[in-house]
Amino acid sequence: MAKETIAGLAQRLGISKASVSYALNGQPGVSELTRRRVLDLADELGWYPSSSARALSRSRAGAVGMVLSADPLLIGTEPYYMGLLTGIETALAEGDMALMLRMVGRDPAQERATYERWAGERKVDGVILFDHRHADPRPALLERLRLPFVLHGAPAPEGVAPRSGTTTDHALDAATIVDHLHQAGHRRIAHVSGPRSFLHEEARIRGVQDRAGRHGISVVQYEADYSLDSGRDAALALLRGGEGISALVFGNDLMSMGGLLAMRAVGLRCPEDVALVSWDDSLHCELASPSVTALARNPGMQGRVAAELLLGLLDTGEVQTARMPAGDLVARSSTGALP
Amino acid sequence: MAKETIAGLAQRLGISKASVSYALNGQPGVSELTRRRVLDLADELGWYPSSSARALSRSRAGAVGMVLSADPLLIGTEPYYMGLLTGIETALAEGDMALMLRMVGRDPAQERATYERWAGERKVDGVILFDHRHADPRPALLERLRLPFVLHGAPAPEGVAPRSGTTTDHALDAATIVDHLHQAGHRRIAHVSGPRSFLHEEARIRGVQDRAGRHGISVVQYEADYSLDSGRDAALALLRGGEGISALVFGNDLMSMGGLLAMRAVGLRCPEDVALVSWDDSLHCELASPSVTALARNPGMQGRVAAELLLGLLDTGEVQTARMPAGDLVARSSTGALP
DNA sequence: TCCATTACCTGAACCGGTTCAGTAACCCCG
DNA sequence: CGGGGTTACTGAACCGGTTCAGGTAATGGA
Repeated sequence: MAKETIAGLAQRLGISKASVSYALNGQPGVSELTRRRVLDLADELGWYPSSSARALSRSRAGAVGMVLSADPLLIGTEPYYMGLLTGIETALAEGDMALMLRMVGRDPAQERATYERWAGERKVDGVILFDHRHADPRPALLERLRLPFVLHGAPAPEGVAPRSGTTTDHALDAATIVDHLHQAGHRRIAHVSGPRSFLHEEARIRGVQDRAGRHGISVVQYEADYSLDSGRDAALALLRGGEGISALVFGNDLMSMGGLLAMRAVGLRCPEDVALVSWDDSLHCELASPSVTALARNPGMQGRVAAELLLGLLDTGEVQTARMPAGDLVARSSTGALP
Repeated sequence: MAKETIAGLAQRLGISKASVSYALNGQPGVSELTRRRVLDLADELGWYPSSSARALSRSRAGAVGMVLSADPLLIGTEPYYMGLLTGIETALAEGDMALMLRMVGRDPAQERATYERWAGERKVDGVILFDHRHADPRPALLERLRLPFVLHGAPAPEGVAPRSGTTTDHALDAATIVDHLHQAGHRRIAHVSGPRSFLHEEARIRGVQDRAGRHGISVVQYEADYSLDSGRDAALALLRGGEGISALVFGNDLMSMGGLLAMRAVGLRCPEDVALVSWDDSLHCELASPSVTALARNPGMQGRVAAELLLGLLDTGEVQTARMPAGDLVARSSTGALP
């Protein structure tokens, strides 16, 4: 079983390399009979065309890259990423694209270096970006490098050249959460967000502020960093402040868990003393006691859509955006929704 | 900035392609001066050699593949995988190898097809395997495909041709857990394992049995499937059985959480009525109430070692095995270790 | 002084596909 | 029956690197 090549197949069948290639790729130029013979032989031999040879002659890598640039610790514990990844990979596989994964720390230079290398080596055909920041250097970098990309989960851009990507209506999600708290009778709440440098956090903050204002609810904004500890610290600061806050909204599930720990530490009961909502659902929310009311966002589906947008962009060059459906509020004990 | 090639560089410098190639790859055959000029120019242009061209002529893909074949749901919630992945990726990146990720369901045919394709297309130079099963078809398949691989986390094989991989002394870990429960005074315990088709579960079961026997502790073995629900069902069955079990050992953190839910459901307190140990640490164990005593295994480091073994295998063809350090028992409330 | 090394460099073949331009055979139709 | 069009196929160039087999020129030893 010496490694076969397309020349080998051609020789066995007594036809030219070109015909084999056409037959394999479903292109015109060969008769149905020849095509069948080629496909059957390839099948019989268990032969696949060399991906690097193909990549070289097609000038297409057949792979999509993704850089995870969060803290390793956060990546491993944040179920949202894994869900996203699963969705992305599934969609890519269906489009016959491989997923190349790279993990770097919070160091932007490394992420930048990775893109430069990927582009220079033509190792990936495109990349998926998320956690869009204010004045994010990545889109400009990628455009300079001519590396196609989609932007996942950013708020809909205003007055900017359109880019491929998924957009989320964070104001709508904010309204869902605030309305839920309003119905439960809360008049003063705190919103513990992730870093404000993220566009989506900015949008969420505005959304919460707006909706709360409409209900006559006052909001204390607090900036944290998505980690468990930062959530705990935030809760401690807010609840000790004696500001009469009766509900906390956390930007992700980890911080929500931190919030629960803080409440336990200072002897406040949930939901009786302070209610809690997580802006991301996960097993943590389900398992915590009390279980935590959360906005479920279906990361798997979002990843799938993002990947499909990228495939479309690579295939046809068509720039499109997809609006993600609104999150579903899963009411649990932490807002008194369940006994 | 039309895309540069090695021929372009050569022309600019007035030398041959061959010289440029030698200079770039640190090979003899060029003077130091020429080498510097080449490297400087490449740097200045931000040029990198095309990975597919390189892969084609070197017959080496420059990538390592990994198939995650668990339930999507389980993958996303099982922190062990993510930790492993992070470690693997980090080590691979240091060795200038890319990580190709593929997620398939529990369908073995898909995993098999992925390997066949990867091997045929020469898309990856090697793969990392884990969750070794009894009569696992994968090693034989990969050997037939001539695709190098390392086996992660299996028990040390007996009387089999040695293969590259990491081995874990599950008996030792079992002893750590059983000893801990023995010290706490338990005389009758249950061990809820993952599927027995996994070699490591078999080894764990034997390990628990042996060590318990030495202490005069009796063990009820129960086979589950790593899912939250299966953990819950196991606990319900075992605790309702009225067999006088005073401690439960679960094969992973998810099942442990299921166990806690079950105890809550039937009104048993932990650790007063039944103690609990998880054979895998994670944030879940830390956050649960009560917090769960767990055997921490440092998946990140394990992934790193596995990847390094594979790099060594690809580089020098050297088959080696690395024994993983014993797990650390993190004592928490679920065994009464903390107030 | 002369021959054998050695250091540096080059042309060309090669890796395994894709694709273009060209050819031969065939078909249809006026 | 002849000419335009289609179909099936082929040889060769090409993608962008690596590597081998030489070819000079400089160095060193006898």
